[in-house]
Amino acid sequence: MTLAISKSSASQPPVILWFRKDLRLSDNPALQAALKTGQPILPLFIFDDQDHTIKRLLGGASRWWLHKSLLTLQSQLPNLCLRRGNAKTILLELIQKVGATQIFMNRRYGTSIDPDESVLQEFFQTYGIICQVSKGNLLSDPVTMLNQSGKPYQIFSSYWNHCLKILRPERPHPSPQYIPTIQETSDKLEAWDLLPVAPNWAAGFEEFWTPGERGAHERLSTFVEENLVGYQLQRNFPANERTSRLSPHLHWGEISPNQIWHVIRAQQVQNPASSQDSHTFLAEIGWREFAYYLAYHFPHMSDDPLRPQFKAFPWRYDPEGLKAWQKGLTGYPIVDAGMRELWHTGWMHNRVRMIVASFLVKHLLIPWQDGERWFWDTLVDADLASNAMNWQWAAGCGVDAAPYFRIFNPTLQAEKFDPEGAYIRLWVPELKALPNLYIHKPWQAPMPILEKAGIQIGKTYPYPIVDHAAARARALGAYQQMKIENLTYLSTD
DNA sequence: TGAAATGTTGGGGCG
DNA sequence: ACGCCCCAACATTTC
Repeated sequence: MTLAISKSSASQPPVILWFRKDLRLSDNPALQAALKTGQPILPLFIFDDQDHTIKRLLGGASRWWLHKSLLTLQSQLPNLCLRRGNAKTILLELIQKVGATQIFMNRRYGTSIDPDESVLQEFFQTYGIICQVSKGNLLSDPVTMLNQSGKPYQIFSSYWNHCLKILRPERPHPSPQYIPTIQETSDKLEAWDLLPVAPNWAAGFEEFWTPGERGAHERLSTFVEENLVGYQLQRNFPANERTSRLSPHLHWGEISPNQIWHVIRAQQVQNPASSQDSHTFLAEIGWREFAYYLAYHFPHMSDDPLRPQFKAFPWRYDPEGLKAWQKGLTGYPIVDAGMRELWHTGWMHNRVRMIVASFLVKHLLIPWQDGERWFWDTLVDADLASNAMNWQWAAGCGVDAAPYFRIFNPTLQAEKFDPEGAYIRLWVPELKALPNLYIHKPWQAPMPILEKAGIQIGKTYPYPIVDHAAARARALGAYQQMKIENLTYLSTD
């Protein structure tokens, strides 16, 4: 039987299925389209870490995830061909070698690592090769979604309300029963050196993550069964671990937003009590859509502030402050806990991301781009569009962003969202023995209490690197200065 | 998806 | 009993 298939396959030219940010077999429109040809498929993944004209090389944590995810995809598709180098060159070489007639892929909007699809389509057309581009990684189409004056939406709520009104996501495709593939020489995954060595900072990642399609769906089921009811409220408490943690799976397309949409919608019908929670959760999927939408309409979002006034913002150059923030040694327990969770797990709870981001840009006045780059390198869910949008949100220079004068008080935020200090004690164990009253502000603890808890401020745990009130005043001053410079610029222009 | 400063109000202590 | 003041508690404004 298998022999018969391979024989009949051999008589037909193959097509190439190019996996990129869609490392899944279910609900994969490019795969469906490739199957429809009836021709054998060469499944391909290209790792391009040489091309310096592309936007951004993969960060460290992303490389770890990619390695693990490709391993699982390879176990599903043993003929998955791995190649390293320039995408166009490799595709062209393979087309000529195996006599492929078409290339299938899913569109990736926004700032991307691979070359733009339309460029590829034009390029391969000159060789008589059809590039079929399917829509599979977003629910909405950034190109056509415009507001009433024909411009891109700049406010999330109006954008998402419009999406909710017009979106009718199709029922997701199940995994195909059988995929006729052909074998082609493949790199050894290990040869790509995607995993860190000396130091192996990803040593702890495995206990938190199961990259791959199956892991993604298990995560979704667990979330829906255990954490969807009460999500709206509970998601804010980092110690509760009640967020979905789907972000890295979504980033690599191990699960599609379409699949998530349908599971959550079904839940909404089945369990009306969770309706508001479902709505809130889907809005998070909406933020991801919005990020890609903005990245499409504002391609410089990852580098430049969306509000041009912020080009005049007096950021500080402070490598030591940046280092203290990166290492989780700022002296503010909630900030340090978040930064250490990030380092140990490749992920950080969303509420805490907002707090640490606010701290970097407002308390330290360090450019948001520095924070964005650190997240890019250390997050397993590092996503250029989401990362840039959210950092601009935190810095106050994005569209629909928090106004600059909204400055999180890290102590108050911690008291509000980690009242028992459980999150702090997990990630900043040197403060473990402090009573709740001081767990978020150890510098205020009386000496006997510190001694009893075995803490020496300045030795076993740092003094706050900035005083909150002073830092707040300084940030507001910087904002004023920016406004003045913009006025001056305008008047002399 | 703020926090701090400032304003207002009303209950209760107290001379 | 009355007016005065204090200050939570809440509301509004400002950053």
